[in-house]
Amino acid sequence: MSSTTAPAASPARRNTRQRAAVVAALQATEEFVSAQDLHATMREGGERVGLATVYRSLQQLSDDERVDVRRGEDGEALYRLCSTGHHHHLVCRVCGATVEVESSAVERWASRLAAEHGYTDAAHTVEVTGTCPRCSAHPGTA
Amino acid sequence: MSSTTAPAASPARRNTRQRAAVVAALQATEEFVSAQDLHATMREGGERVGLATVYRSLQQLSDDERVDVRRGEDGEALYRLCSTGHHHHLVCRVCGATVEVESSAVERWASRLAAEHGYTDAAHTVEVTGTCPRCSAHPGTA
DNA sequence: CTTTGTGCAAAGGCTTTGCATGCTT
DNA sequence: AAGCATGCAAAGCCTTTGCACAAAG
Repeated sequence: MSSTTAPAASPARRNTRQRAAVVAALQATEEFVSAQDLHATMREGGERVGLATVYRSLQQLSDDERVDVRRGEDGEALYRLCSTGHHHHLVCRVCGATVEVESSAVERWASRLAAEHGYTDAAHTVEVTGTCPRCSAHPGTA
Repeated sequence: MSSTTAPAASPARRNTRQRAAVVAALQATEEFVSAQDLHATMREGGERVGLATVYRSLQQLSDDERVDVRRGEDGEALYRLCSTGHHHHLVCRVCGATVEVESSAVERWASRLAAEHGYTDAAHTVEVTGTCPRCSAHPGTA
């Protein structure tokens, strides 16, 4: 992670049971997960994988732009397989439920804003948080 | 987060040389700084302050909504004094220069979006990144 | 005087890394 | 066979916390 939009040069990635398992576990999850949670889940599911390997796999997937990475409030890294296309999230601050959102309006706003200030290669991060219907209906019932 | 949220109840905060120094150090900085950097800078400037105190002060300032907090790529917390009002940032991905931005359009979009999905107490985070004019003009000259 | 703030150092949580071994190619 | 990938454990970082002492109100 450093300069412009990663050229994504994936040099010789090998096929291993573990990496496949990581991807499988990610596919089984709809929401963002932390590396630790993913690892725990995999183990509970009977997978024999080391935590370090999970981290290394996620790192690579990230380098290859196959997963979205975002940071939780506490700075913890959260991962999720990239769905196709660009989108943002509406996240419930109580239970973490996320809704994917697309909005060409925001896209346009962002690039226009960047352009107005002379910024090039604009990219953006948008996250809307709130309390989802279920959580505001049943306070305390996570 | 800062829209509708945060009651910001600051219970009896005392005036100490250290906290004043933290605020002063923040005022002397225009960009976002990490707690560690801020601490280092203060020490170099002759201030006698403990790292823990810097963290605690920033924590309080954050609770009182007097500083903006954002997470760097690596999850490190970065702080900067709030300018008044709600705003977002246009950040140069090369040199880190930030431009504060206000846009009622985005505000409205966010709350409408949340409402449409039944989410309440909506708040949002928006960050646009790009390469600033200076950096795209002088590549390599940070 | 009572309560909050400070310092230091230890502890905690997430993530990365060194090294020997195992598996993919 | 040659080399990346894996596991485990140790180390690294940022941040928080326990405790005794100093300072604020």
